[in-house]
Amino acid sequence: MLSFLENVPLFKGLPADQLGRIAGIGVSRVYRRGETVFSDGEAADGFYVPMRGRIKIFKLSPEGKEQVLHIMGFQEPFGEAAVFSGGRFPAHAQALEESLLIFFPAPAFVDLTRHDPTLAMNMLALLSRRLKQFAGLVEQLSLKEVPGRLASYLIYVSDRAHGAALIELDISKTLLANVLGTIPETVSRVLGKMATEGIIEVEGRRIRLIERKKLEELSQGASFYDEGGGAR
Amino acid sequence: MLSFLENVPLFKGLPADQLGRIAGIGVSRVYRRGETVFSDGEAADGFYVPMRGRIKIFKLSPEGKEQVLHIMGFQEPFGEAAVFSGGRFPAHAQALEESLLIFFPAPAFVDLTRHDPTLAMNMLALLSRRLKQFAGLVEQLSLKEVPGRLASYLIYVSDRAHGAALIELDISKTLLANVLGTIPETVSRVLGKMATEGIIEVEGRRIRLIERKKLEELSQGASFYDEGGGAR
DNA sequence: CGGGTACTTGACAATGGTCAAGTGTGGTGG
DNA sequence: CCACCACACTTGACCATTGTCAAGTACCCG
Repeated sequence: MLSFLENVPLFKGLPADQLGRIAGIGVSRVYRRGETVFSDGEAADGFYVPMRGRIKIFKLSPEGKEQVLHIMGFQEPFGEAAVFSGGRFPAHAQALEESLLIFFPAPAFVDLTRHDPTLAMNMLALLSRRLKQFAGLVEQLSLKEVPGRLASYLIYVSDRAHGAALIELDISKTLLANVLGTIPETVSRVLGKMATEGIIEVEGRRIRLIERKKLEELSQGASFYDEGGGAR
Repeated sequence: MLSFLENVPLFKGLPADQLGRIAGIGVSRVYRRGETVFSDGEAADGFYVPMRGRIKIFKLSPEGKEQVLHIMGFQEPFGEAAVFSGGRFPAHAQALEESLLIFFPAPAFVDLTRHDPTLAMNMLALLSRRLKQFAGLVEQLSLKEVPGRLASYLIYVSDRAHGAALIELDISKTLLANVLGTIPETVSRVLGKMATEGIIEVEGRRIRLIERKKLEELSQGASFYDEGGGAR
């Protein structure tokens, strides 16, 4: 576990003995595909860092509609906010696939943080970045229509692959719909329309970006999971 | 300024000498109604704490549509996220009225935070609470229709006034529309409809909640600026 | 007193959600 | 190893919510 933890950005720059203490309070847990990690409103007793697998963080409406806030993977902590503001998880977390998570109990971790300025600053940086991502998400959901959000997402995936024109979605289109704040039918239709217009080519989860320019116009500059904003 | 700072929640629990240092790096600035405090994407050189007045934090679409993320008032810091994740403000900030802000330059404040665990923990708590609020905002915008959001807002204002049935909006309906992710026309119509149905009475900015039960049904439990969530 | 803004109301349009039906596919258990 | 089932995906018809455009009134500030 130590060799994993020392590469987690949240723990960057920490001396070996401190990493040891962190490893000392961490507990690994395995979750099956579809298994719930925690639920909205549940008392928060700690947070998690994935070693393997991916976790969907989402809100649920009473009617069962779901809005994905984040998909957390390798080395991406989640549930930390609940640890420092005392109390309850603000959303649901569910494993998208078999996942191995390291769980850190809140009281012990808060204690370590209080006595380690580097760890505290790392955590402040993490929460701050997350806050910016949320501002970007709100922007997407409130100020853009579905084609714009979809275009943003495609560009985001392409950029993650160093700007490749041929991309492969790593989530189902149903899940993508819940990320974009819409439903599978609408995703299907919008992808179809873009394909008809020659902007993209779709073959299952494989999508080729033909006219990146047009996508960038639709996305209006704001990208999905990074800060968004930028002088405009 | 000291007597103001010592009551700011962010600075609670700090010893007098530390408060003195914080006061030492703080600079007061006055903003006129409508004046810009900072802009989306601008390099962040510090953050602000209002002593007087209110500041609107918002995102802007290229077409000029605006989504309000927060309205910050007395003792509510804003712009802190940019300080700890380095870089740029993720949204616009504009004074709603004549405001007096204390500005804290990023480098000096980060330095104080690094050497003061209590301040660091307070800041972690603040960012965490903010994160939960964002999760609530996303929930509102993505999972609820306008009547639901409006009902949430009315209940929020009422609760802030200790559950009073007669409330007074402290923002214009146009601004309220931008908080709710809609437009003034729609706010007008929905208020009208609720009044017709006998759920509320509207007289300018004064609104009487007649059937709180109905509003709570519409709002589906989630309230606006607090964590939302809760076991359901 | 004048001008700009806030607010309201109406007619209309469009985005996108609902419901329904049908196809394909992967995983599991017999 | 195969059959079946659940689920992902697609497409069509329909409709609800809400945004756009336009016009008119009221009101606040200078």
